[in-house]
Amino acid sequence: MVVRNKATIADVARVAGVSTATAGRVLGGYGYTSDEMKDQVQKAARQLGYRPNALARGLITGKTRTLGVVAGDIQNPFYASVLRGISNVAEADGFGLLITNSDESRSKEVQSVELLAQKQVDGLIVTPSDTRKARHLHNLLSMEIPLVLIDRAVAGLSVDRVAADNIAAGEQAVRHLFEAGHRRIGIIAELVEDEGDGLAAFLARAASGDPMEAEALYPSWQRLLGYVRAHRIAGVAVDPRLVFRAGSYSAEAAQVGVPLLLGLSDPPTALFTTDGTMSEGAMRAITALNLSIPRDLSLVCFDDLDWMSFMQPGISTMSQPRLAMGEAAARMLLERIQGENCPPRTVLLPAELISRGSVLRRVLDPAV
Amino acid sequence: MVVRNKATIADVARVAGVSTATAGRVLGGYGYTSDEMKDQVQKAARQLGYRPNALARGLITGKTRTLGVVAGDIQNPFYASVLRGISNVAEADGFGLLITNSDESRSKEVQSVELLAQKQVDGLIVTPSDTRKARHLHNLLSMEIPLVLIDRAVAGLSVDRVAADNIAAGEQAVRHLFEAGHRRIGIIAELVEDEGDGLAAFLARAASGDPMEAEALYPSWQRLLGYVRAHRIAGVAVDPRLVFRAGSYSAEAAQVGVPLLLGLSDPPTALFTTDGTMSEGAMRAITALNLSIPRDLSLVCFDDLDWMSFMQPGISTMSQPRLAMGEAAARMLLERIQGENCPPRTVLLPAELISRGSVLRRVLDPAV
DNA sequence: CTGAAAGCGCTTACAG
DNA sequence: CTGAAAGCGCTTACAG
Repeated sequence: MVVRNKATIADVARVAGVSTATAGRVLGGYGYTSDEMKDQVQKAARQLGYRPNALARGLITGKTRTLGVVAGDIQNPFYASVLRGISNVAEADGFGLLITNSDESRSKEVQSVELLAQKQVDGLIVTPSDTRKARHLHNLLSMEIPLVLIDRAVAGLSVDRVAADNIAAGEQAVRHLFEAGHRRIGIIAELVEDEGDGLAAFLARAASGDPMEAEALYPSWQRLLGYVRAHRIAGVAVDPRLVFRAGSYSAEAAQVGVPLLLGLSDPPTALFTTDGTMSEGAMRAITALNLSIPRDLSLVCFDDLDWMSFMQPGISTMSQPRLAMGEAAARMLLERIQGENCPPRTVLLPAELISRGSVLRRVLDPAV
Repeated sequence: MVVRNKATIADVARVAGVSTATAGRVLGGYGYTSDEMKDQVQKAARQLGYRPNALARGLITGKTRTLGVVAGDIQNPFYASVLRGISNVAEADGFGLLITNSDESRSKEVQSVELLAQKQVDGLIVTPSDTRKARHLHNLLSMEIPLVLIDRAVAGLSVDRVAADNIAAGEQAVRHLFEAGHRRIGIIAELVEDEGDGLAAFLARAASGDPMEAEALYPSWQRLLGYVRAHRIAGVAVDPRLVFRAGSYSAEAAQVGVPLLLGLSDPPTALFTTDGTMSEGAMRAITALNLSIPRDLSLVCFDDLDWMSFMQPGISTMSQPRLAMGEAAARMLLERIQGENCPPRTVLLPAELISRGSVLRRVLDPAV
């Protein structure tokens, strides 16, 4: 049972006194075999400690039962949860998971995709780092390797994807603040990439009600769009000075935004932070400034990170279903691998407002 | 360049007008070839969009350049960081990473190891869920598949491993509290598995200075051991009622410990929580009870989770080098794969005390 | 239902 | 330096 050198089907066949074809049939679970043969072969296999070689099987069947994932950074709670979701459904179907990090860099992503393709994964789940240039992803399609996108879309790449409904989420977060009586609401957003003609132009177009091509926007831009829409609904003009663009994806970059916004001559009474990392940065600044929430500042964050529920007071936030996003993506990918042939699907999962204690109800000044 | 059907070495050879052996030699980077041949073959390969099939290569070389990892739960920040560390070094060496979750269940771990072995990983990194029964891991050794353990050791399994120095860490955390003048220090620990004859016996043996077999203890028991040692050093007897055993690995289980300890007739003035999850549970309880830290209760946690640095006040904690643990494990595994043959190594990485604002300095009652 | 033979896409001795 | 041939460990038609 405990055997040093790995036994092959040929070894098992020899011991069982049958052909390799027959041994393969019972061990591989394909074709027909008599019960008698089955017993013999299984006994021999057990005796030799036979373990199928997935490489050989994959080489001949053209299927590896392995999924490839290109995540931004496993260490980030967003990706960690998404990965767990993917893992849950992959595992249930006996699929393995080959995981890489792109660190949101296009070149690392290209490298990852190449590695995974060489390892012959049956399909790929990617959070694309560039929503424009994605030849490596188009290549995948032309090689008929199924692909599912998470979190971001790629312009012109028509494939299955799952994301949070970011526009609606941004709108709901800010509407919540308006309903509590806030009128000057700051937003701290990543907004790394340029969308068109810069931030000012984007705000102007969005405020004018221009039905923009919002599908392929980066999530932070979509959430900003929701922020603008909530303003339109509330009949309040967007003040561009209240929009803080971190410009890089880090808590440190977000952190500097808080004092900047609060230093305005007419400072905001509330803040909306557009993702987990931005929220963390803002929180650091709030702690450093010794501000009391919600007395000095109201706050709605994004992503339900563990600390938000046990801060004092609890932090209200838009919770996106990270686990479910991963699960949905994996399920769609598995369907494609099994031959599903319908047109590309876009699954937008709603984020949920979790209302805790970080929003102050303001009595509106009747003069305003 | 963009090609529908995947080209093989045979295709490239045909186009280049050479033998498959020659094509293989230049594409695979082994053996000698003239520059002339090289050019021809590379041109043909580019033209056909040739991509090596790692399956075929792996089948023949017996090496897949893939590492397998069995983690407890990718979603847990501890594992997420460890995985990132592993990923960093694997990636630098061009290795792929096959990742599974065990959820700390032995049967899922056995299943994961089997899957990874079938996929012919070159080596495995495992956080064993059972430090006693590990036949599946012994099997790996007898098949000469390199194995590195993280966080936990397995009794009788002599392989490379890396972990935090948990005993020293526990001791330092509690000594820190003693030095601040605390005498009654509660501890909230997982302590899921039984170590020998139960908690009481363990405490008695530890307090007597018995040089225990501490190597194969679960981390939470080791940290408890450090707690006891700090008491011996301080000359304070351990009160078993101050030891809260969560008994399951969840924040909820830890959460019930805080009111229990504080409800004692002679309650603790300080708490030591022995890992990230226990810390989170304790924090939830502290928030629920509306306690002010450190006025009502002092606190030293374990693992430097992001929220600990921006709570108000900051939470003092023992920070274990999670990333470095993953990196060290991956490096050792790679060495073994490359043939390193030295005796099994144990790498104990020190945890670092990060002192923030959660410990109150107490003036000692001169009567005591 | 079973077996002999071919083949998946590579690499590896072995001649030349 | 190059090529013909064998083989890694399986599965898949094809006969019987």
